[in-house]
Amino acid sequence: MPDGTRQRLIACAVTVLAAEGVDAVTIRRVAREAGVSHGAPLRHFPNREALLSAVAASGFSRVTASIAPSGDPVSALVSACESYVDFGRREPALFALMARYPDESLVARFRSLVADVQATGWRSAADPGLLAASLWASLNGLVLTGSDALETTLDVYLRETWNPA
Amino acid sequence: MPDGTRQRLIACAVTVLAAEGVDAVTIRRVAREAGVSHGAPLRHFPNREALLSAVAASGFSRVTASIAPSGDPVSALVSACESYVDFGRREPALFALMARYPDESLVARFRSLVADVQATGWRSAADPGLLAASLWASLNGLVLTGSDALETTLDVYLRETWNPA
DNA sequence: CTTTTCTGGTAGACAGTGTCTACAACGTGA
DNA sequence: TCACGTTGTAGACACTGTCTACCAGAAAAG
Repeated sequence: MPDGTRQRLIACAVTVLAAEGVDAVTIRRVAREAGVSHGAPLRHFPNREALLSAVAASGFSRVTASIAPSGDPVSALVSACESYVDFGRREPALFALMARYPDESLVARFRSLVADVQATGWRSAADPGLLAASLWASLNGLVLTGSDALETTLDVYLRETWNPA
Repeated sequence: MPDGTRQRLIACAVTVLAAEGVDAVTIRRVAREAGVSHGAPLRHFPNREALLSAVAASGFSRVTASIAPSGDPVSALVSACESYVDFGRREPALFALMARYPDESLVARFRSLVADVQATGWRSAADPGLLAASLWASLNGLVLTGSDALETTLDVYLRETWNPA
């Protein structure tokens, strides 16, 4: 770890974000939390947006690590969806921030999972990119709209959309 | 209209929101735009949140007015979805703000549209509330994730989910 | 070993913000 | 006439993002 302060700033930002929401994640607040002067964070992030973006990126790496491989393509896709939504349920503020700074590689991962399902002879022959975009949007919408019965609603969505009738 | 200033403040806020994003919608900026002193808006809104909430409410009333009745339940639902998504495509910043201050009556409207479709002998017998929640989340997600092929993706979603295979 | 340069930290300043308070103008009902 | 509630203003305070000048120490060049 060649740069401990930067990591510490991100960690403090994540803590503040989870506890008090994104509006509380200010440069000066994070600096105070990390025990450095109010100008120190600007040595590591050119502005507040960059700090928030780094926080979002740290969230994406956690999510990416949490989606486990699975043999059957359909159950792999379903399990990835559940992991993603479950992460959002546990860290709603971080999730909302991540939605503002999308991670293209995670989207690509879902796209390939969708393609795998289609390759097994799926009922729909729609463009896999569009199908994946629709899935991605639905997953994000489920978490962002803060449904109270999140898991059940996800279940309904997956059953209605991704299982043969 | 017994309170012209309040309406004018909201209108200015909507303009600034569309032009420069939600971060530019500050109390003082809106006051300047409306030609009143920096403290005047606080006579009409107890704080910035209340101002933003009023802006969101004005957006919801526009959306509600824009969804037209239609004879056939399925086409009524599809057309409502298209109106909602189209509004979001044209006013993304306002749409994102509205997502932060949900309007329960519009959700109820969609719920009733879904129930109407189910009443005509729909393939799915899932709980209409959950089905509507899933639809609502997907529509919001489609706009909020800023898909570049928004209309096409909506089309794919509607075809895959709301039409018999 | 000396000197220069780069990195990462500090402190101060400035404009802009939300929100509070004191104050003033003004229409309305007693 | 007068008291009062409504709506506006102006000033203040704490806080923010960001810029600048400064400074210490490591590293690199001589």
